[in-house]
Amino acid sequence: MPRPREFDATQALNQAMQVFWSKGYEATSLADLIAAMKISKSSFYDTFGCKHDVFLAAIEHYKQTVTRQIASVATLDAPARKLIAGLFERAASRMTEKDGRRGCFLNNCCVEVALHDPAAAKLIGGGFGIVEDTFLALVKRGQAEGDIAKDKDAKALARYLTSSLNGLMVFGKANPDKKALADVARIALAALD
Amino acid sequence: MPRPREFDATQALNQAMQVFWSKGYEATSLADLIAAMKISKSSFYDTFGCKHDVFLAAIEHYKQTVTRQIASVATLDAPARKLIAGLFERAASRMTEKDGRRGCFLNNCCVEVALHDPAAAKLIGGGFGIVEDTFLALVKRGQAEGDIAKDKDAKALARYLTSSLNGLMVFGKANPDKKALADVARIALAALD
DNA sequence: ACCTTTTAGGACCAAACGGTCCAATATATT
DNA sequence: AATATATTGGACCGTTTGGTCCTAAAAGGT
Repeated sequence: MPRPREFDATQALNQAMQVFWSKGYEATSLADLIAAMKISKSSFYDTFGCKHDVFLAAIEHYKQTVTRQIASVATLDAPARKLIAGLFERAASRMTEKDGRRGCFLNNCCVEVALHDPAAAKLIGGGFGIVEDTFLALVKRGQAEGDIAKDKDAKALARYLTSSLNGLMVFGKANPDKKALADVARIALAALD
Repeated sequence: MPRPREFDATQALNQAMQVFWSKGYEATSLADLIAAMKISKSSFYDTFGCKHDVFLAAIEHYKQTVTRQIASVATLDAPARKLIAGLFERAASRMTEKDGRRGCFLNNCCVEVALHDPAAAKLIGGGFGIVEDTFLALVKRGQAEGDIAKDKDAKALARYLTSSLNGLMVFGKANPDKKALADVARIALAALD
């Protein structure tokens, strides 16, 4: 039986991403994927290619959704420094929720496969780049608005914020404690003073 | 043929740890392990138990060597703030070296398995605890020595440093750039002012 | 009603997986 | 030299892995 005409490849890809996100690349089997995507094994290979292809597509999909969504925060009409703080606070609070504990998909992929999977590493690097660029735009705006120290190197700050956000999520996985994470976020943001 | 009497179980465990460290848990096969440990499959099961047992032992071994080694830094006779900076700088420079790019074993394990492997999660949490305690001792000493702001919560700072060090290593995996990592380390350490 | 296209299901594959078991053998003890 | 101990390599196990292929059938277009 053919796929119903309202079949949405993007949604299937999203489901695949969820599985990779929750279980990691190696721990995800084809059976897991086709179950989550609700397509047959044959359709899987016809439409999406092999497991690794789908993995790369999932990373790309993450960039096009979650990462871009973070990027869109930079366009909101609020003090840039508040927006940055909001990103950190939300990440911290997510790490104490059931579904949020898996952290950032890019972060997870980076740790698990970046060293042995050049194609994935390239996509991951690009994703981090988007986050860094978002922070860079926000930092510059914050400096113009007077909320962030103007004498500091905006690019270096953007890198620092990207790194800190990743650190927060790794730390949160080992230590899902609201207060501890709030402490970490607060101190990390103090770097903007 | 029996194992030569100078067989060192600790060294074999160390080899196993190296493999898990480089490849991750799921991507490491039994064949990988027995090759690295230079023992037969039978001896592997006789002496060490199953793959998962060895994994847990490898984490414990890491705690007893690398993590304790970091802890020993706290006892060195130098300004505490300098010692903290040294830890960050060494981590940053390691991420640009070939062998160093795999980062911190605890960090990697935390990201890959902590959510689905409670036994491992417990060991990993303990490992992070050692690092945090090390930083805590150093921060307190630094405050006494006058190099670290005394009005800041030492425990919160210790958490922050632990988190930042993890962030640095994830960031370094995606972005093994000496200058970028030096920037991140420098700004992270400014939190002590 | 017909035909083409698209999908599903499942048979099938070789290889690798983690793990068990045992006979053979090399050392250490006596 | 005989014996007990420790370790080996490899046969073997069932299961799962990622992946291919073919047939049957359901939907869409005509």
